[in-house]
Amino acid sequence: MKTKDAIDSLGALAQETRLGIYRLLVQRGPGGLSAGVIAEKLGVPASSLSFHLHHLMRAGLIDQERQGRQLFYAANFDRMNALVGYLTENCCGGDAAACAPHCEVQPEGSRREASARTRRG
Amino acid sequence: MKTKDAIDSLGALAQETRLGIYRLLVQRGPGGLSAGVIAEKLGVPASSLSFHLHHLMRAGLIDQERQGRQLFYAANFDRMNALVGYLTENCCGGDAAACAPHCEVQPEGSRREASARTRRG
DNA sequence: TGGATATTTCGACGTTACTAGAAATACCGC
DNA sequence: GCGGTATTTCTAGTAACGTCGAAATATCCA
Repeated sequence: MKTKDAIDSLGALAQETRLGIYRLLVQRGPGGLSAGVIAEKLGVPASSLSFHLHHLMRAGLIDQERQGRQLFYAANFDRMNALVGYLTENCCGGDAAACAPHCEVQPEGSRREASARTRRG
Repeated sequence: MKTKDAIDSLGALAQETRLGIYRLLVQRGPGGLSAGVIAEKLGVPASSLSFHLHHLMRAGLIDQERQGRQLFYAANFDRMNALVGYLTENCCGGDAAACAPHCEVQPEGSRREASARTRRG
């Protein structure tokens, strides 16, 4: 992920309504939710919601799919994956463990379980 | 980390200059850099830089320390840690592995510092 | 084709963010 | 205290963002 993409994704999530939308869609999983249901669940006017959905989509964080006269939106996990990857790689001194103590990174290939040695000073 | 804190941190990083500052400070490590050096390295006017440093500090992403007549700024790794934790927990379906396949999550309950089971209905 | 439903686009408004020069503040050495 | 250096705060202008009603578009069903 390029820096510009990271900024787009970060900016898209850095807003209460949009983060709420995204979290809702993550909870929901791959099936997604229609715009109407999202609007109802979050109590956001349709036009405002549309604005934010567009923003999230432009950032690549959610995908759109039409089903009849409804538009379903679903979280794009790959994109979030890439964002978290960018942050751990570029904003944690190149050492993912520094910012992700709940897991351990292996050079490549071998994947072992973490054993509580991931502690920053 | 609370949602509001996450939004503050995300917003702080969602800006080219600020992300540049933060990355620079991460590279530099705990020693940090003075405002003057940051300004020079990034080619940002002092007043603009101060604006962004303040923003990053308010978000808790960097810390300030005076040394003589210079102010040193250093990345707060704990905060980035918490942010990445928030994202993996709240934006990856509660399953960190879903968005961080490059690492492995501990099987069960060995680590439960933040709100590890944010599963609201 | 026409009416109903779901959603977006348009338009206008107020709010917040970014930029950067100028002035003010904090600190040091003398 | 005074000059010099490092940085912030003030200020003002411009741009971007967020909100939401009204109008437009897309789809379904009869």
